[in-house]
Amino acid sequence: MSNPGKEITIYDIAEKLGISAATVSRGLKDHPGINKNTKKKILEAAAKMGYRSNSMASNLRKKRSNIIGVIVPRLNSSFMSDVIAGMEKVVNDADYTLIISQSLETMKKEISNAKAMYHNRVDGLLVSLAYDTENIDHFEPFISRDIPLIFFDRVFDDIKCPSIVIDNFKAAYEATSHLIAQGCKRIVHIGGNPLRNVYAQRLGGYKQALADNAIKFDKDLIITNNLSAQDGLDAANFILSTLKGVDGVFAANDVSAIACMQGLKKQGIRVPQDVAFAGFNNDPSACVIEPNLTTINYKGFEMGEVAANLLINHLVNNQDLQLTHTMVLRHELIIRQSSLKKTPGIL
Amino acid sequence: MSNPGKEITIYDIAEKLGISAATVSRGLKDHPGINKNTKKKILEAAAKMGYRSNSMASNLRKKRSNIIGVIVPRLNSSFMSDVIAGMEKVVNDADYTLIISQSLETMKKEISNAKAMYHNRVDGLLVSLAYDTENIDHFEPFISRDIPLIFFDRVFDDIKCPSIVIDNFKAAYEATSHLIAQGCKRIVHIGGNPLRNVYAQRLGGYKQALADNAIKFDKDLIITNNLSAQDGLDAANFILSTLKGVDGVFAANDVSAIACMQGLKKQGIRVPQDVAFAGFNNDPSACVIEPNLTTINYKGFEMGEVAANLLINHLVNNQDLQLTHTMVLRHELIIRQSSLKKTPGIL
DNA sequence: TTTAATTACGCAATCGATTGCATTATAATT
DNA sequence: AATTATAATGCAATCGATTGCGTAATTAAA
Repeated sequence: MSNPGKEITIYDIAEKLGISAATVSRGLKDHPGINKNTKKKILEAAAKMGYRSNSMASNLRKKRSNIIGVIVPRLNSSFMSDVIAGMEKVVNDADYTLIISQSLETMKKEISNAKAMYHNRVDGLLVSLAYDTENIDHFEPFISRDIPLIFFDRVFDDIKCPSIVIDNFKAAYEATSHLIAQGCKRIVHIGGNPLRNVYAQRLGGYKQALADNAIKFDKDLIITNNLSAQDGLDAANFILSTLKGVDGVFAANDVSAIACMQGLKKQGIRVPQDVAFAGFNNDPSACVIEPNLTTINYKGFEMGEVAANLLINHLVNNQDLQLTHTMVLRHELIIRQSSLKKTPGIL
Repeated sequence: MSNPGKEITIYDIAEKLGISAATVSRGLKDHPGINKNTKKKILEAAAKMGYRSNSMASNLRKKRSNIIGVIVPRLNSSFMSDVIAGMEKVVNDADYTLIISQSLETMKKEISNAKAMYHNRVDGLLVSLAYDTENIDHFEPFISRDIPLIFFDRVFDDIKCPSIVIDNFKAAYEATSHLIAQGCKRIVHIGGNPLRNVYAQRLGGYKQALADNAIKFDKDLIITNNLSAQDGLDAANFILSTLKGVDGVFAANDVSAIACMQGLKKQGIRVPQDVAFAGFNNDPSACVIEPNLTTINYKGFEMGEVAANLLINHLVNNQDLQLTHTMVLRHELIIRQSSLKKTPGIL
């Protein structure tokens, strides 16, 4: 703390203590072969002199960056924010650093993000794919160099890369079954790009629920788009203008579900009496829209923790990644007013 | 691309080309004193051999990390996501890297984040303060070492640290004036911790609007809390049980405004006829609640860009930071149904 | 007391890029 | 042709921490 201009190094500490820099280095990291007293002296001197280790020097020598990269489509959801918080916790505890970037849902930016991560020499990468990412060639440099790459939520099926997901199929199955149990017979599904596992599987769960309830699948009831608010509104107009007898909507996210619901309501459709709704994600808005939206909830913090833990364990304890190919986390169907045709509920 | 295990260094390139590493280093960064042909050869060889520069070695030598730290309360808003996107753009273009962490609204975590940033040797820091941060002692190491520190949105007034903000006073003044113009005479203000500039100024703008319209300030109408959904609901109950004649609510964020509105509506209060509402932030939910919420909108992307640009210019062009103490960005009042007592609107 | 084992520490090379200064090659000038 | 600029490149130290190997000092075993 004395001279503000000068950075303290292990050599300064060594000199002050009359020992070698090697001993200081070892003492600082609690090396077993260093005397306890010496260690204490080193730690004290370091603290008093305001020493901070130089990670660049250390990383250069160790040939590791101690940095973990994260690429996500967007940060602007409580889900993603929770994911990041979960990752931060694990990563910080292991003395790693997180660098985060957003692909803003485009493959192009995802590619440039990946390139930046590569040149920043991240020790590992945690990725949730953009909406329109068609292949993972841009991650090839990581794979070929054995830089661990783990996908979460929006995953890509690759032998070398573990995935952390929820059971989207089952969740969609549950949501759809719930709508059916409420009496829906013609259920529209608003889905996203089937390139993304999450949307393909949600569509799959929807289909299976229909099949298990002897409802014939009608491909005209499948609306595929970008799941934006505008898309939800368009879906509402499409339902009104073109489709007949629709009595339920299961959307692959809440944003589109809510916009669609708003669109229908504006045209005098009653929810849930005329059309019941279920969404996906449990956005804050799900509790704002009237009636409140039935949706699928899943824990981002946990997903972030699990993904980061898997990576850290591999990096620190050299744990094999190939053993775990897919980890499936819990989800829950939250039933709210938007789907309750039969039981009005007490709220 | 040949030997996947071996990293290519400038020495490898130098050897292959029969020149010195110094020349390669200079050629790679377009040093003026290197022959064009040599440069081209170096660039080609680098590309062919799959060279990537080692930032740790470079940074060690240059005594800079090329990393910029960002500490925000939370990432889970479209505002913050935009801010980050704006920062990313500027920072990436300048070949810097962003490391982001969330304080989760607590000073405790903010302190530990700051410590981590300090030990990661960030070249500069962009900070939006946590809800309960009482002082900025934890940033003292940065200030005393002349590591540039810039606050945005939730700022702290310090001589050494520039701030990027919006005119919260004026925005609140506009929102409140609008409510008054709509006929409100007893307007509740739901505000946040006055420690934070944003909340103190929003309260100030509210007061000024009252004063300018000859409405006596009534401190009983000020509800101060954490602006959470629960707080909004509590505020609704407080308004119903304790206050009399309330005909308007101006909340310092949308979350509390929406929750409060929901609480009142559930008790049969009509919005905006009985009580008009205005919020702050323009959350997505503002367009979901019925009636849609009048609120203040401001551009996060721009704020991120401005903050990052200020920092980068200081770092790269050695531009003086002390010259700019505060930069004020634009905001806008978005008028929606929740406040329109007089003009029902066409929507 | 001598030898072997154990403990504590230092030496010096290494990681890869950068850069002040020196040197050589080439071009321009007288 | 000799001299002086100018351009292009190389030398070698440096940034700060790490670590394999060697050495000295202390303790235990023989």
